[in-house]
Amino acid sequence: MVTGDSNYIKTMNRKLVLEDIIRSRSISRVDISKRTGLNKATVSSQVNELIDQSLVIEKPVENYAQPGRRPIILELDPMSTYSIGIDIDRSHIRIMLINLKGMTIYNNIHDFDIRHTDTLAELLPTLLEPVISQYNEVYRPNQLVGIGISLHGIVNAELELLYSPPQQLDLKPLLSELEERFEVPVHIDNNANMSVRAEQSFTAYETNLYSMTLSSGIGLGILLNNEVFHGFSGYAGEVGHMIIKQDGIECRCGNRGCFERYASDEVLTRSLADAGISLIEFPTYESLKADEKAKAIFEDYISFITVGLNNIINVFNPKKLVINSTIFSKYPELLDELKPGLTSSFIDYGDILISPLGTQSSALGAALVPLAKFLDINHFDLNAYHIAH
Amino acid sequence: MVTGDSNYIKTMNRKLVLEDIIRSRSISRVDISKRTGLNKATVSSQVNELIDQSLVIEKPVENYAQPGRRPIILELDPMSTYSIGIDIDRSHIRIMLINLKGMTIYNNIHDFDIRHTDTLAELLPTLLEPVISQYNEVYRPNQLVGIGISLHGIVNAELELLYSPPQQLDLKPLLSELEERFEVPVHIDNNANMSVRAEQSFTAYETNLYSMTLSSGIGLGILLNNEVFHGFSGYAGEVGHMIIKQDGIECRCGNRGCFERYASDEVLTRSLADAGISLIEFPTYESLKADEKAKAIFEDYISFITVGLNNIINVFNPKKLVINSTIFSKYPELLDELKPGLTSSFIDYGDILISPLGTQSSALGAALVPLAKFLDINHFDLNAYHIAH
DNA sequence: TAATATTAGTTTATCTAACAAACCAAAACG
DNA sequence: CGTTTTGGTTTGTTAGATAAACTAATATTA
Repeated sequence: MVTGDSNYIKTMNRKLVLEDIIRSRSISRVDISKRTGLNKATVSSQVNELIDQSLVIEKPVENYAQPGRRPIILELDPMSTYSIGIDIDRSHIRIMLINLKGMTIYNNIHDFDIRHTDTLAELLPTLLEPVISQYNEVYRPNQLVGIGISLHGIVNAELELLYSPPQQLDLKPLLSELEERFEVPVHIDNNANMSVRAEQSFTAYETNLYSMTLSSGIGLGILLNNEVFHGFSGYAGEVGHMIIKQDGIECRCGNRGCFERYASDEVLTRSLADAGISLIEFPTYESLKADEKAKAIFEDYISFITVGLNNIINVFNPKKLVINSTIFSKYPELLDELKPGLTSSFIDYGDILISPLGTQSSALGAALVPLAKFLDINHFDLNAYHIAH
Repeated sequence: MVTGDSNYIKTMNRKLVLEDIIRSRSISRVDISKRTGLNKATVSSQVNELIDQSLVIEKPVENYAQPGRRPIILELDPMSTYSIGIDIDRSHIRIMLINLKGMTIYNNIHDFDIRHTDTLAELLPTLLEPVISQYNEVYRPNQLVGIGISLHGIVNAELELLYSPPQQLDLKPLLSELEERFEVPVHIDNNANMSVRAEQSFTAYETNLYSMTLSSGIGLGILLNNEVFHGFSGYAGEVGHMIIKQDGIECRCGNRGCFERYASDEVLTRSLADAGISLIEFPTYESLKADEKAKAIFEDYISFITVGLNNIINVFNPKKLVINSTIFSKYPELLDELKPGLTSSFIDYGDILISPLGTQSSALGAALVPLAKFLDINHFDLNAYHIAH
């Protein structure tokens, strides 16, 4: 059992200090003391350890008009370490590298067929090897802190991937292959769960945050108390299989009327194709609404999305919820169409946002996991950096 | 901001010790040390403070066959304090008193009409006065630690009760009246939220637990990390207004197809009445199934409950979920009828239980809140006591 | 320009609570 | 009746936070 001793409070206060430096981007020792409530001496000793560990660097401040000794500005050292995030969707593998400040330093896509998932333990090292050896030279030698992998499917408690039940894949060989080859920890999770971490860090910092990903299926990443909520065996947030229409359309999961049979991008794309419509014809939402057939299809789509969102909001009463969808990114006006449907007297929410991260969110989130583990922090508020770059 | 210092670890370890004494029912200092990992000396000093505070008493152990000095058994002192829980439903007020060990020492029901909710600030003190003065004599003087009140409706962030929107009631006068009169803290929450606390303490101890209450409406009490999850403004868990049938029956909330329009006890009772059936005729589930009309109504009911449960399980992937319903208590076989419908390949759960606490759960949960606050502990595992009594 | 005010950060002494190890207490056993 | 065994206390040490005193550095001002 975790007990309280001097070591515990040391670690706890280290987290407070480091998290505050990350959140503030640039901050002096005294300001950390004021903001956290920790004594100046405590902050100093913690900061000096962080500097010894090469995580934080000191910078002189210029153009400082106040009287008194000038503060020494503290920042994360972006050249100290980097992390890798990999997103494997049904047709691509995206590999991203980010530095300690969360800035993307490499971002590349490879073609891949999801049906060959069992070849990943061979393929991934080949793709990673040149990238890692290149960046290990730029950064201090061997400063890769870990690899995060985002997978489209449920990662259950036994580390099996259920990508299209009953198909399943044992992920342990992939993990050990990568861990042995690159001598770093490898973390694996579902894409919706990886995404919500990225949304917290880059889009909207909230202790509790929800991110609904609409792609082939529909997943909800749930962040509670700065931690991804997995449920007891990894199945939490599979909202694509929430029933919104009893006795509705049959679904591969065995039930009828599942949310994703009505509101996934796949279903929308098929409806449009059946009507002989391609979205390339409609650069704006206005142009789309001018087309009667397209308008009707989108009205249906919105009505289904609204039902699903209503249910999610009903359960979680979210302060903020992020929608990650190529359709919503293309036509942000959809959000305004949808909101009037979310006015039941038993639901309430703060704000619904469209993700600015798009298809990169799950790889970004995957890259954040090893960084957070390495720094030993709970939350990772990089919004300040993101705005700046 | 909460920082780590000596006071913090003291409180933290106090919680560990006290929680372990509660969970174990009877335990020696050495065993606490072994189970928590705390040093023997630390446990001794913490325990001695708990004894000074009259929360814990020492008992000699008898019939101890081992060699060596006999352990001193530590237990909660049931005569040290008591707590009051009040449940206000649409037609009754239940008042319960429990002692430090969670044992019920008073349990009474008064008639009450929900339409007179605004008179509560006058009525409740009159009902409580004689009970409190009686028990203050039995216990050490003035050892009431607080009052918890369970209300059927949403308690929002502004401490307003939304019992049948748009009807709402400002709860602040009720709170201050009771706090001034009895000089103890008063805690207010929704009945589903109060219930899930009771289920954790008495039915099934889990760090994350879910309790679905089927009465006039349908509510889900959500316990995450030993804390009731309220969402950002108190609306979390209002699953009665989850849409399970798009364009379904109209609901008072403004939407159509809400779960509670199909699966609440109220709806079931009406369907039965319309068919000229009374459940008194059917003492057993077998007898009910022999009646064609009743059987058909219950098959419908089960199918709706299954859809709602499917969605809840889908989102939370619960280890344990408790159903609190008079119908399920009367016909526990309903659970077996329902489970085959919860087999989608995207959901998984540990166990679904029928609450043994019945209509007392929300008052019990309400009484637990002041106790937990008073003892300053996070969880309250009284299952051991409950089995014993 | 030198004294003063002001702010940043460090040093020093103190304190709290956990811990390890030595110790005392009390029982069974042979 | 000593030995063994286990429960619980006492003692000395340690880590880390804190308050307060101190040093450092810079703008202001007389």
